[in-house]
Amino acid sequence: MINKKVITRFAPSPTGHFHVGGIRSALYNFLFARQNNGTYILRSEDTDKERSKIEYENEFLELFDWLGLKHDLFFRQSDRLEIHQKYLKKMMDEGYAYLSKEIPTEEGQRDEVIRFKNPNKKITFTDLILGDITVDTTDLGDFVIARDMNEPLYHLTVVIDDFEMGVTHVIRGQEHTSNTSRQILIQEAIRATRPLYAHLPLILNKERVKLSKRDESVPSAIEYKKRGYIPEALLNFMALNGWNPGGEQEIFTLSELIEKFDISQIQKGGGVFNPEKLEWVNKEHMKHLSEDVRNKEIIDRFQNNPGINQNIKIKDEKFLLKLCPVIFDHISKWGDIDTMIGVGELDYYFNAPQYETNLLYWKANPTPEETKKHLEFILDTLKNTPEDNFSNSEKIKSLIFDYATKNGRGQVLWPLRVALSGKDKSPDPFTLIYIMGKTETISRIDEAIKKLS
RNA sequence: GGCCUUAUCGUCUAACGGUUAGGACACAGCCUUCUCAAGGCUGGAAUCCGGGUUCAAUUCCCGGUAAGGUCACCA
Repeated sequence: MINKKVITRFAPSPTGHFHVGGIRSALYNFLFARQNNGTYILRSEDTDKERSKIEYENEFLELFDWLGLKHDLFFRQSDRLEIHQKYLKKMMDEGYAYLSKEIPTEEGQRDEVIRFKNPNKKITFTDLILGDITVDTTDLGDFVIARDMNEPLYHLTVVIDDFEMGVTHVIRGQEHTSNTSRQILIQEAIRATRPLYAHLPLILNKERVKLSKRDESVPSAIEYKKRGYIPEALLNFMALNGWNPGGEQEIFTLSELIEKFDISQIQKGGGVFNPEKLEWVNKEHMKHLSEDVRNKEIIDRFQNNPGINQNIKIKDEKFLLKLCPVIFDHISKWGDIDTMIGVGELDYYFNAPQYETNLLYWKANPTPEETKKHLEFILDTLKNTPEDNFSNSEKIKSLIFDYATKNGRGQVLWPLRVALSGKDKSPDPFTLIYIMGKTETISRIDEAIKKLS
C-alpha cells in the first residue's frame, strides 16, 4: 500500500517545558517510521525568536534520549532561513504572497508584514484517523506567513520543511486539524506534494482540557525521568492513550509496540491522562527487571541522593542488599525511594527508632508484664542463637513462630515488630531481624524491655 | 460567536449489525496475615438523548445535547 519510503517527523517548539502529551506524538511518529523501515525526523521549530530557548531544546533532546526514541535526522528551523527565504521570495514574485501595510495594535508589531494571498477556496483533505474534512478557507483571510524576509512564521516553515524533507506522513495532535487547510493552501502555492495526515486525539487533564506546557496539573515530561519511571513503561502507558491493538494485553515492550502499532486503530476522541494507571504500568515493567538490575537501581537511589541522606547513615552495600527486596515491594517507581527517605519512613533501618511505649501493646490490650515476658523470651532465644542463623528470615521465623502460635501471634509478634521498627506499619519482624542482624536486633529488643520496666 | 471534531463503567479501552456489552486502572469486600506491601478471589459500575434504516442497532443515517479544538505579527 505504501510505495514511497515512509518519512515521519516530530516537530516540537522549544518555547517551554516539554509536556507528557508530546511523548505520545513523538512515539507514534517513531513507531510508524520504524515499522515501515522509514525515517524518523526530529525538528526543532524555533522560529519564534523571543520565546525559543536552547535549554528547552536540550530538555526534549535529553528526554528522547532517555526514552530511547532515537531520531534518524535532526533539524533546527533557524538553521534553514535561506531555504525559507528562497520559497518566500518566489511566492512574492508569483503573487502568492505580498507585503502588507499594517496598523500595529499590539506592542512589538510591525507596520509591514508578509501575508499569504488567500485564493478563498474550499479545501478537502483525508485524515487517516478522522476521515474527510472540508474547510472553506475564505474564513481564514490573508493570514500572515512572515514578519519580514528574515522572520518567516510557523505555517510557512512547516510546509517548506515537510516538503523539503520529503515527509510522507504528518502525525500530530488534533489541535492542528484546523491549521491543515492553511498549510495545504501554501503547499499548493509552492507546488509541494501533500503528505498524508493523521490527527491524534488530544490528551486531556482531569478537567478534560488539552494538556499544555503551562498546565500545572500534570508534571512536565522530564519530571518523569527525575522521578525514576522506567522509560519503556512511560512509552507503554502513553501509547495506550488513544490507541489499542485490540486484545487484552496491557504491557508492551517498545518492539512489541513497533510491531503492533496501527494508525487505523487510533481513537478519535480525546483521553484523560490517568496517573494511577501509569503507576501500575510502571510497576509491571519493574517486575520484569532482573534482581540485579532492581538492586542496583535501589542502591543507587540510597547512595546518590543529594540532600536527603544527612539524617541516615548509609550502611555498607551488604546491608542495603538485604533491604532491597523489601523496598522493591513497596514502590512503583524508583523515585518513591527518595520520597520514603525524605519523610523519614525508612529511618528505623539505619537508626534505633523512637516510639511511644503504648505502641508496644497489641490491640488485645495485654499487660506490660505479658508484653515484656514475650520480648524477654525472644531476647533469650536470639541471644543463644549463633550469628549464622541470622542469614535467613525463614530460620529466624522457625525460632520464634511456635512460641508465637502458642501464646498468640499478635501478642508476641506485634511488640517484637514495634521494638524493631517503632512503627505501626512495617515488614514482618523476621524480615526486620534478618535485615538488622543479631547485634542490632538484640539491642532494640533490650531497649523495648527497658521501656516496659 | 464562526468553523472543525468527538461521545461505551469514575478513567483508559474491546466490540467494526446478532455478545449475559469483554479487559485494565481505581474503588469495595473477602482470603492470606502480628501491621503494611505484595498476591489470590469476588463485587458494584457504561453504550448522552430523540428520531429513523433494519428481522435485529453500542455499531449505519438525521436532529438535539454536552464536551473539546481552532479562529495571533505562537507553534
